[in-house]
Amino acid sequence: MDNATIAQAMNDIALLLEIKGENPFKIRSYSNAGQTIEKMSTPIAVLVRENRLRDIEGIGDALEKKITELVTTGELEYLNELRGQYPKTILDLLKVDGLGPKSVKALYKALGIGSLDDLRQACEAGEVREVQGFSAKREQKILAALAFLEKQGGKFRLNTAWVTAAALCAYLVDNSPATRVEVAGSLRRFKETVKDIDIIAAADNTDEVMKAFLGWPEVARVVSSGPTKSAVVLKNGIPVDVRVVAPNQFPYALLHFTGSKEHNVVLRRRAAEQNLKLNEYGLFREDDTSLQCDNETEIYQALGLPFLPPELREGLYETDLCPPIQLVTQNDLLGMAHCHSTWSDGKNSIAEMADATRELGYHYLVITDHSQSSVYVNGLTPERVLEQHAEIDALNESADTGFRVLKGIESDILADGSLDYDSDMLRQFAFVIASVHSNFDMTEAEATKRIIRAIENPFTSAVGHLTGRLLLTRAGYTVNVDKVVDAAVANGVAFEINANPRRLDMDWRHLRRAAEKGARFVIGPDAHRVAGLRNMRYGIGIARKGALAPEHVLNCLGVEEFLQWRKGR
DNA sequence: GCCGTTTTCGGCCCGACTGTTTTCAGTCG
Repeated sequence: MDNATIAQAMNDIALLLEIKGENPFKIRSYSNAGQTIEKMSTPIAVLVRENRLRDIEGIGDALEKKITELVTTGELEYLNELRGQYPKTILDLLKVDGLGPKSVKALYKALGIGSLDDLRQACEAGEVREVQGFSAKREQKILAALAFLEKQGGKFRLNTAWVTAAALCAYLVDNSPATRVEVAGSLRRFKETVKDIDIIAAADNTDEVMKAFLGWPEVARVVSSGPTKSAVVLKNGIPVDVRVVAPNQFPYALLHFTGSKEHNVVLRRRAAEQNLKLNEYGLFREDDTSLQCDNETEIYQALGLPFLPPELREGLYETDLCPPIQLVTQNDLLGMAHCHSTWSDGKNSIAEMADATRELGYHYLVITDHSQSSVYVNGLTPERVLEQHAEIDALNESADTGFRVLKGIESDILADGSLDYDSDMLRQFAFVIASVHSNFDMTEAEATKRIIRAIENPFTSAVGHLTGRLLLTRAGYTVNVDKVVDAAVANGVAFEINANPRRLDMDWRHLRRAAEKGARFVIGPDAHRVAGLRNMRYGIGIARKGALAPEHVLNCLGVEEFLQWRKGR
């Protein structure tokens, strides 16, 4: 039994106990255990075998017994019993924004609502408003939240899909005669969410590749299977298509299945203008003889076009970017921005974050813990800021490698648009990321005004996660992006591209236009632990998708220029 | 349910907003 399954069981127990109305601290114990196990690299099954479960912080007597039972028997009586008390789908209701465990319980008791469908029908019938604690207004809010959920339904975050796709590619390389295996589709284009994974493989013996794919242990259900194309749904719910082609067809298949549809239309039209025909098998002359290209670049060349990186193939830039810009790459990034430490709600010390950042090849780290208003995440009081600065000074003095830790802060933007410290305090930071973390319920005009006021604060360096969205979960507030960008350009304030795969905010769709207006960006992993530093790859992907070059991205600057840029404020 | 420990039980990140149960529970971050 893998860690994900065990973690899921712990998390389900926590949620069911919440609906039951159990002791909140007991609930937290289960939920903490779930989160810990989810992130562990050591298989829990091994720890069970070696009798070492208790070594894990947060696992005591009771959890040790339950996890052992789950791992050894494959079942957990306690969980089964909890599940038996409610409909199978009741936990889905907790995904509805604004519905917590108490509301779910009330709706279940009063109306027997146990699924999203039940909930929608009851709202539409006007039954929900009659339940104690609900109202017509709240009913409308629930319907809106349901609509949002439905729209996002069946989609997966970029990181989930990438990790899964990488595992599958590695498996096929190791266990089939495929000579090339690559990710295609919207995942290759770095869309922030995807509905499936597309994989293209090249092999002379396609049957063997298909056999290997269908035999992958992560496959839950085969939807369709044939000699060149098979579709499955994985145990984690993600649908996967694999296509296998002859090696000489590979670049065409990769291009075709990377898409987007709009991009392919542009390419095929271009081919037609030259009396050529482009499809997933090749580029053909009128007499059906084919032009052989060995890679995508050669196909673009044959069409008289510059190579367009996959991230840009959305039907937006096909004619605009000529000559093509040099997109930002991982190698261009010198600074790690927007990181938390144990001073607020991070899990690693500043020194640990710094070591990890340096090992990843960066030259400096901007520590931006939470500000004082964010009490729930241990935000820094002015006194603690000074203590933290002393620690950073000491770290920088003891470091002999030239690596630097910079004193930043993620300051809350308060409801009126002011920042969370006075000027004397703000002056002491090398970088101030101003973010909204409260009062999300704003009209567009209010949100825009609030953020512009923060931008006009002379100590603001960048606006953090512009819309506050959580992908697949929460839409975030609406902002007039044009007005905010204009204000930021006028005041020399940058925008964060939050690289946390749950956010990827600001949205890539706005980046190019903002850059053309003169906006600058900082890619921030929003890391709360060392592992979170790896989020940078998603932020870089999004920056590329927004057609940004290194000159648009502040943390491509060396440390002195980075500091200088801020002083120019 | 876990932890630390004064080895038996109290503490466990806190505050703001929302809507309406008009005094606070529920939700969110």
